[in-house]
Amino acid sequence: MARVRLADVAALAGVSMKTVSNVVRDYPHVTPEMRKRVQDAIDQLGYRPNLTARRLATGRTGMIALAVPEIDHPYFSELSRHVAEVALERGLRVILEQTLSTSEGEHAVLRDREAGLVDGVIFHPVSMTSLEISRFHRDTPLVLIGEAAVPLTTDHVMIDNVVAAAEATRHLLLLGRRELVFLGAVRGDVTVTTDRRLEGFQLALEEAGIRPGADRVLTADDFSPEAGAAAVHAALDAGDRIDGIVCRDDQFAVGALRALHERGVETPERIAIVGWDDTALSRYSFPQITSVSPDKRAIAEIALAMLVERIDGLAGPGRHRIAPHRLAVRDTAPREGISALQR
Amino acid sequence: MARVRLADVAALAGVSMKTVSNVVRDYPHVTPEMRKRVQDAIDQLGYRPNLTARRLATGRTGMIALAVPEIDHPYFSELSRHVAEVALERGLRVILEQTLSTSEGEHAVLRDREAGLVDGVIFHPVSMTSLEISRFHRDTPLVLIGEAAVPLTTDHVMIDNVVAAAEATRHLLLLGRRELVFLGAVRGDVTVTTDRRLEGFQLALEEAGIRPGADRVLTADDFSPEAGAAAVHAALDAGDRIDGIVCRDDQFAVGALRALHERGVETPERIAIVGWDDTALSRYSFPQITSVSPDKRAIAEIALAMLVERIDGLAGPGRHRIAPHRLAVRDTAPREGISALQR
DNA sequence: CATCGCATTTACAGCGCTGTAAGTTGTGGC
DNA sequence: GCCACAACTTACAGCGCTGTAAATGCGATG
Repeated sequence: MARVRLADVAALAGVSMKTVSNVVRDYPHVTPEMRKRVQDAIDQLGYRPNLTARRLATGRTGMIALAVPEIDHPYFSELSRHVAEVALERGLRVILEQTLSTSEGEHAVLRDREAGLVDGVIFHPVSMTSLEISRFHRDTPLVLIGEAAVPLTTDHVMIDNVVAAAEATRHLLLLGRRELVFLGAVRGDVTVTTDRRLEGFQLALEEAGIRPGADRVLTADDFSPEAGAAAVHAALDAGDRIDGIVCRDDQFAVGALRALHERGVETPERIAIVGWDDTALSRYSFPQITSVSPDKRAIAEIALAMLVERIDGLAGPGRHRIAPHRLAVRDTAPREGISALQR
Repeated sequence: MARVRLADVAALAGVSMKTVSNVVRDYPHVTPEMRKRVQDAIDQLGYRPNLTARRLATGRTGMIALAVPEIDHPYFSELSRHVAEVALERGLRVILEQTLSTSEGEHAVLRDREAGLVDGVIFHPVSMTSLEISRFHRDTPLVLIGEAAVPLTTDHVMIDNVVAAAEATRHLLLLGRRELVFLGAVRGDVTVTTDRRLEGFQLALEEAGIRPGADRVLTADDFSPEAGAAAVHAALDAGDRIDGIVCRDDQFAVGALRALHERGVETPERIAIVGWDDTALSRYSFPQITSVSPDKRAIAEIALAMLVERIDGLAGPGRHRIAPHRLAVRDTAPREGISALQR
């Protein structure tokens, strides 16, 4: 089946290819009757423009890549949805790239742009350093999200992790909790995300006159709920006094919840929990988990807006934007003060 | 930065463009020294082929679209991950399309949206009928997943929903449960997915000599856990005897679990639950939910394999493949018989 | 030593569309 | 009634790469 081409339409309508192109692209200076004549020919032939050819001619692909560690991680899948929707509004297509948090995967992402596959990239790096990114990046439109790498030369969006963590911690303090722990550090984790959140945790505690010791940070073997649960069990076994847990993400919150349930410790009565990311995990768990909620829509919108500006040729140093966040208050750390129980 | 082109490399290496092209594409009949000379020029210039131009010349885009209702639904995000990974193995890129289950979204996927953009589409329809799909599906290779629409003319993968539902039901019967209900039908839902699962549910019950009445099907207002929970509450309020619930998906299972917890009914001791899709929701809930587990990897592999064959020009009627499934046995319906309690 | 056959390399015409600059018309002013 | 000017439309050269067919080089053969 030979596809219908622009030239075929032009021949049928008895006009030049360029006029047909103008009609297709809604170029303003086309007389109504001409537009109708061409449109009729298009309809009659069922013509669809070949986007690949258009791209070669314009140099624009109309596509952006969204590169995340894992698409099926709830935070990233929810973010992807917003990016896809915002992109659609702007007439852009989204290519999905999974880096699996590997260095090779992340390098491959930046190379794609060089291949002219996409006009720009929204990238949530994990393992690449700022230096590596800025070296690769050069002048291809790129917007980073997350906290991992923040080269000064590159646009970047994130929420204020320190502030958000402090707010989450203060929320527990307001509930009367004093024996708080942070879950958790992860063995072998080199990213700064945990550091920022830990920083906010510490800040809020010190404000409240509490000087947290190293034993207030629970360490897990990996990022799974199981590892989180194990860390909580270990702390409880060691006799640590705990009445509130600030988790670095919802997976750990789920793990903490499970561990507490397994030991018959009520949540939030005995130990309150705050998660992070406000993903389906926290909304669908039982009890539902109070969670730091990054405004994913805003992140998507800001990232895309900056990316489009770069694609349109904006030069200059990297811009660093802070997206809003809030605390999604649910069962595991409700708003009304359920004060800590005496043991 | 003027991009380096094939011609630049050719000039530097002192060969023709085509030879450079052959090196880039790993064409076998190139002498080692020639390959080296060209490769050196490529490295020196930092040349990257322009994929758009390649596409225009070859007629292949090397991209496929994956069109699902919602990317952030756990089932689809997990499926997407597999599709992305399998596609990567085959050197294909994946474009993400969200239909949001709307008719317009679904039509757009098959129509001009993808004109010349992708080599093929993997599509999970919800609202389009078989007829509509077969009418639209013309020139772009297409593979359908899910149960919604199954035109005879189009390739298709799904799991055997009737068999899987019967197995899930039998699992509960083997646990000694007899008072089973199906959660649930959804008001206004026109898809056949629920029907197939309900069919398997009924089949297994009849095998066991139980003739299920209409009151054994709980109806929810929508697909949310909240609606599922409400349906369970309503049934319990109505005094229905229930010792096991087969859910049409994990969201309903989460809802059922929540409702039972709210009423202080133990799971699985008093009422056992089986979910469907084996998503993060069932793995991360507490207690963990036993769930029908479609082999998502297999679905991705089969769909992609069929799609690639179509892209390579295979003609002929639609092929219909059944992907494997299993029952992921977890806490809410364990393997060992915890027999139903007398009330 | 000239010739043949094979493997490798080259030249060049597109792939389908758009940007540019150069027409072609039609209108209004003087 | 003629000319300048605006408003449309056209012709054509690429965008960067690859497929095809033809040309080249080279060792082997008689």
